[in-house]
Amino acid sequence: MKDVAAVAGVSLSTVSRVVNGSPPVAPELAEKVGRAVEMLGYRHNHAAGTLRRANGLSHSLGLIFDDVGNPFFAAIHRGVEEVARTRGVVTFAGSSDSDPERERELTEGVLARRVDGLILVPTAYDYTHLVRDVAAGISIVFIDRPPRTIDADCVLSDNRAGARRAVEHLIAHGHRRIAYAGPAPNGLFTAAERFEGYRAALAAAGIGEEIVCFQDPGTLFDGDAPPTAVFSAQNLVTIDVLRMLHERGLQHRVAHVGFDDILLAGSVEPGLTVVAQDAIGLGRTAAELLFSRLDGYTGAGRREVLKTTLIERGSGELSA
Amino acid sequence: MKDVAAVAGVSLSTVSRVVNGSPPVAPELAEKVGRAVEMLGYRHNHAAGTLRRANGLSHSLGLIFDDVGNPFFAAIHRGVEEVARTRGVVTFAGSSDSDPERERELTEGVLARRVDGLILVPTAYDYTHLVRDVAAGISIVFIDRPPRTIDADCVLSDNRAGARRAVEHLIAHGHRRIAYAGPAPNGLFTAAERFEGYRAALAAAGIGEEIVCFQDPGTLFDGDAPPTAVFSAQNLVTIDVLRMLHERGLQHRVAHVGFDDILLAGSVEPGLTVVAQDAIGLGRTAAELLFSRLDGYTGAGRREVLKTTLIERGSGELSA
DNA sequence: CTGTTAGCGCTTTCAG
DNA sequence: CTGAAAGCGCTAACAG
Repeated sequence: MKDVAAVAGVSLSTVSRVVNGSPPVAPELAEKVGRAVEMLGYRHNHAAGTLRRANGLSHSLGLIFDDVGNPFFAAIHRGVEEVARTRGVVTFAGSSDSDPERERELTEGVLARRVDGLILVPTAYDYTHLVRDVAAGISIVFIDRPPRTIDADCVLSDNRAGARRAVEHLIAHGHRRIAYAGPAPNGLFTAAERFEGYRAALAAAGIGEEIVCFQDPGTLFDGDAPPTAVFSAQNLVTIDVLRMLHERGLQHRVAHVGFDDILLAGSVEPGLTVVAQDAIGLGRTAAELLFSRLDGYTGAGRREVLKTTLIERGSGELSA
Repeated sequence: MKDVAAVAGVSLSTVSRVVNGSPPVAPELAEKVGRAVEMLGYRHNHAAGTLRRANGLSHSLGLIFDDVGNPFFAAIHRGVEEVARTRGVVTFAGSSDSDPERERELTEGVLARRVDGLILVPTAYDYTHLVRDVAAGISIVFIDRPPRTIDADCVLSDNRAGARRAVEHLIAHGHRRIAYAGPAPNGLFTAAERFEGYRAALAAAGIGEEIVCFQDPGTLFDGDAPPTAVFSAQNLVTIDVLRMLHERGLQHRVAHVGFDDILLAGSVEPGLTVVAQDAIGLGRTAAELLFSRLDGYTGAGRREVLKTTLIERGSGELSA
């Protein structure tokens, strides 16, 4: 930058002003600077500016997911980027692999790079270590799962209502023996919510019998009073159920609704009915919450809950 | 950091040494510093260090994809992260949306944040603007598509061999009327390569008739001598073909092999035979190439080509 | 509208 | 082994 100033025959401040587009600068000088920049191949060091700038903003965000390679989180990433892009903000992204220690390393890593905010899919229980960062002005929003031990913004899917809707759909098609296949509802927020939705739908319909399977869904059909419908509460479980149904030739006899949409869900036979989450919307909303804090909002943690959508494709409309 | 030094009763240099784990420091002092850090909630500013550090490394990388939300790129991201993680390097990621201008904005954005290297899925034709950055010491590796107008490392899938293998597989099952469904082979590197693989397989088998469809695959079966097998050269096209085959009830009569694996490919009926790319491996290899430059390699651009794998699931083994 | 100057938080010689 | 001092590239008063 010193060199640019020398070549253009102006001062550092002028170069800085031109580079940052600060208004009061004579067009002729601006152009001289521009030529010098071009000639020298000057690359602005935004990081150095952050050090000195009044507000200290780095115009970067840190995203911590379970796994950046998982399509669901990738879609969230995309949503965040869409709004970050409009503000010239770039995003770090990393995977905690559901390991609290790894999650902490990662957050400290991006915090050390002075991100302006953090969007995080929580894996750990304890986030008290972040309160000092919040106090120091960095914004945090939790996504997919609510925060624990810290007051912060968060954005969730309506897991319970979505699961309930799925099961009600099955009931509306005459089913009474409806199985839940999915992760055990201990620990993981989304699993617990979806299981509650399942139970609530049954209870509201006066169905006393819960058929739950937290393990291999194949066992569901080993007994002598098998279910006539299955609600699978999670992506990978849905795939397992689907494969199992096909292997046993039950795909046209046993109704099935899955939580979360999947590519190809419309190409299986029958088409797979799902309750879809708006992953991109989750990301967008999280980014908006975060930027509203950067823009000055300082109130208590807000909670946004996004609706899910039932997509009928055939498997959920099989009657009992 | 000044405060930490004051509280611990040592100099800034000592705090710096402790924080960075530089060897020669007395254990007692180190502990005093540690306590002060804890007490004050001190957060190291790695960005400021980068400014002053001898090698100027930021321990961050920039990844530019077509779309961070696309599962294929997400998997690449994951692969990069796996190796970056072992070195304490974090990753920026952004989407060019196949727009050269947007791609350029993004690369300049991360370059201004002083990343140590760039991994990029090229969208533009001209990368001469990056030669000065390479000269200035930043490492660039291209992925999925080779670089143009610049000498740089790159890592690709063997698109041509993979496509050829797919079509040979179809030929081995007795097919002679084999259609290509996919993007037109102009412009996009991967499309051109896959199309060449298709043609090469036919030529090697002495099959003169090419049946190509760059648009709606439905039209393939409107004529009076329809193909008995289809090779679909790309993810979304594969889904279209699959759906079309099911709609017309042809899924057990027309053989089908797709390029790129898809979740649920094992759950359709018949299972979808695919040629799978190793997306995570692509990412890993790119990161290794990049780090080898950071570690001192200064030779010419290298080209790594990763093999694809044929996964038989039924649809590709239907005979003519 | 432009230049001068101080200093962001850190690492690194160089002396002790 | 530890401290003092210089300065990375930049922005922000402030004075002209």
